[in-house]
Amino acid sequence: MPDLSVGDDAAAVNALRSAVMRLSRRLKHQRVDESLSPTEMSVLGTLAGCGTATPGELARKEHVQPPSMTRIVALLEAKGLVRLEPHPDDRRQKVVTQTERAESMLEESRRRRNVWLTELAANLDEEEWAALRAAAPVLEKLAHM
Amino acid sequence: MPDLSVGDDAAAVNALRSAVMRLSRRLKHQRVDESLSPTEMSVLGTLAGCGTATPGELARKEHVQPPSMTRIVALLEAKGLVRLEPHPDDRRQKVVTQTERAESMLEESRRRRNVWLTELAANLDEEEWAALRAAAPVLEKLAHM
DNA sequence: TATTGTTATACTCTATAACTATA
DNA sequence: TATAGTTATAGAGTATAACAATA
Repeated sequence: MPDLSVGDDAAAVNALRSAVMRLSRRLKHQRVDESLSPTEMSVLGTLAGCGTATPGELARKEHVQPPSMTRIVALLEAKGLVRLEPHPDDRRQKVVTQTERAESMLEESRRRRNVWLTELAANLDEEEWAALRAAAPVLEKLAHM
Repeated sequence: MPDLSVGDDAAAVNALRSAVMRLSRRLKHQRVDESLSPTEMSVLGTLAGCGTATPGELARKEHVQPPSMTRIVALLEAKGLVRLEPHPDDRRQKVVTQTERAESMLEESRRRRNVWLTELAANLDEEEWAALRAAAPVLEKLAHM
């Protein structure tokens, strides 16, 4: 448990928040796939991890309201990246599944990300990279708390 | 220099991007000051760091287009948090300065952030905190690259 | 009565294009 | 002619409220 009385932690959170907001704005523009918004991309990433999910589950995971997820899923379906099927047990719910097209798109996108990655690599040293790798899961955890 | 041939780095960037986007959405909601958007907050933070700046400088630092910064600065001025003065050398430019009110607001906000901080502290161990502290400046650097 | 998902609508933030004024 | 900032306008993404279907 960290020392709460220290102002340094508050300063660190402050810096972190500012950096995350600025970087998210940056990422929004540097998106590798022109046709997909960051959240759509994130939903596909989540689906790739957990296989299938209901719209409600996705909304909770992405910290988005249900109506927003309805729209996002509809857009992904229109692009042929997910399939919507009836839920086996509960007829209110639906099951969202990744299509094969989404998989190949994710792979292509991963390939293209390496270009951006190469540019970054020129400006970060190994220690900085290590810091990012170590922080990624913690940021993920924060996002879910 | 990191090893570019390793797919692990691509996976790390992937995870990082996803986490940053999700967390930014989270922060947008958990904002400590209801009346201030994340970017407005970030501008005040920047001003607190560099003293004064022109709208153009702020736009570049925040990765926002000039018209957007015009609006943001106008909102901050309406809230009495910044002052707009003519540039001493160039009559096209303006100088944005923090007001005393902004300073006390930032202090109050810092105080309130500690509440959120305390909640976080209960769920992160010291190692995780260290990871975040180490990553914050790197994220900041990425945002500026 | 509670829950899942949808529809309709409005809001916030940002961008682009066109304009004004200084340099 | 180029630059700093502004105005006007449009678009993307998300939220809230009200609703339908099912549990």
